[in-house]
Amino acid sequence: MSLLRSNFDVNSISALTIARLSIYLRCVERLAALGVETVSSQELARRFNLNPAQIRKDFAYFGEFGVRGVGYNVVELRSYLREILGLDMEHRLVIVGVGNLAMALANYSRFTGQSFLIVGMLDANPEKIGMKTPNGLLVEDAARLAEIVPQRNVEIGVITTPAPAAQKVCDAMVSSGLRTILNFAPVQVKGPEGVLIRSVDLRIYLEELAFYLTHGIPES
Amino acid sequence: MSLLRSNFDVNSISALTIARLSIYLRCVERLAALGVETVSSQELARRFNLNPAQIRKDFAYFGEFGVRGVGYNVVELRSYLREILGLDMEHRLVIVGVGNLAMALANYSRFTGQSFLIVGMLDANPEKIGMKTPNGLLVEDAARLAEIVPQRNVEIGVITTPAPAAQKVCDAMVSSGLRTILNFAPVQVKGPEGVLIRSVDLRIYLEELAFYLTHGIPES
DNA sequence: GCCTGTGAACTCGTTCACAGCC
DNA sequence: GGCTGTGAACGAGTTCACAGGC
Repeated sequence: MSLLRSNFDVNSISALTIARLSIYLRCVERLAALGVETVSSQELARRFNLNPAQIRKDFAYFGEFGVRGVGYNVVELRSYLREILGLDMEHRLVIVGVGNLAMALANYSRFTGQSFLIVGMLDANPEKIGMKTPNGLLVEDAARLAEIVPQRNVEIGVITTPAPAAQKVCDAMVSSGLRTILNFAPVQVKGPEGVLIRSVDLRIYLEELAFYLTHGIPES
Repeated sequence: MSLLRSNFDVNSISALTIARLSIYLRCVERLAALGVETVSSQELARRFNLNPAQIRKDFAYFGEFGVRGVGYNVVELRSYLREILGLDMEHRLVIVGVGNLAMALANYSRFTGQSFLIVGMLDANPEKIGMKTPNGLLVEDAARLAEIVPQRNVEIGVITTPAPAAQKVCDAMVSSGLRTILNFAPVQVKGPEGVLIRSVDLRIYLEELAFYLTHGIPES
């Protein structure tokens, strides 16, 4: 008998665990596509080089999904992971700052399955407003953010503006009611308590590589 | 007297420290642009919400950059950080998989200053080969990777192909001599010991946000 | 026998607190 | 007095190792 726990404490679960659940989901999706029916934490770890104990610990926060002596049912596990991650619902997002990165994300979103839907592409540049993006959305005026967010039930704001505009856009997102923001501008944007901001800073990745190029790559 | 240590052990320094050095550099660059001459770890921490003790500890791996009772000289610190991160040299990179994301990176690279230079945009699709990108590079055949890497002194490989092609491209990069790889395809690519692979997986970020949307945002 | 679920041990990373120096 | 540089204390995160159940 497997069981999904619903009364866990969000504060006691590390963001690292959540990130790994997303990785596990991807692995399990591949196994499902291969027709694998059952998988043990050991097998999962071996295939995707992860740690079996960590997999079990991560799962344990959310329930008991496995069968002792056997392992996990792949299809069942996939649906548990989706449910835990909130992927059984549709999440609507707006992108502010229509450049190449925004276009890349718009195309990329097909890969995210049914869970994420881009419902707005906004920009402050009058020359861009009114343009049609390849994914069939019209570029709208960024000034209309506060009106669009509640109207279209937007939950996630994505910042793809140049660095100088990022903090202002973030503030506008927060005051329009958004509580989860994904920032791609290469600055540390701040928001009030209760707002979750994740930044993806490509400079950090490149500079880390430059460091290891200069000083040598560490063992394993 | 300030002093840059050169004989530190790469294996004893966490990747988290390196990532923070990159953040510190950005902060210090902003202070330099503002004309600030001296900054203490406390002031740096306050402005960019960091931890002062952590800043000092991170610096301490690489030398003694500060003056007791005073703080750090901003311009000096900037140049130390650049040197530590290996940004005082040019690093050449090739991008394999010419889509919107590749275009975004090509434009973005202007922001990374003089340290990174894209010297090749490759793709396997015959329809794309020969096209000119907005940054003035010709799209070349991905099959020519092994020839291009040594010829143009490429150090970093960037994978922006769709997921199914990523592992093959990674293997080709490794056998062409690349030792540092930045992967944007939404799969976990593997390489042999001695090769550093960093993956930027947008799905993980989005799914993390979906989790917190569903279960509530943790207290600070 | 085999594998999960989990307390206990350990490792790694962060923060504290203060000696040493300007 | 103020701030750096750093050992020591603490806390978070990972891995071990085994009891419990198929």
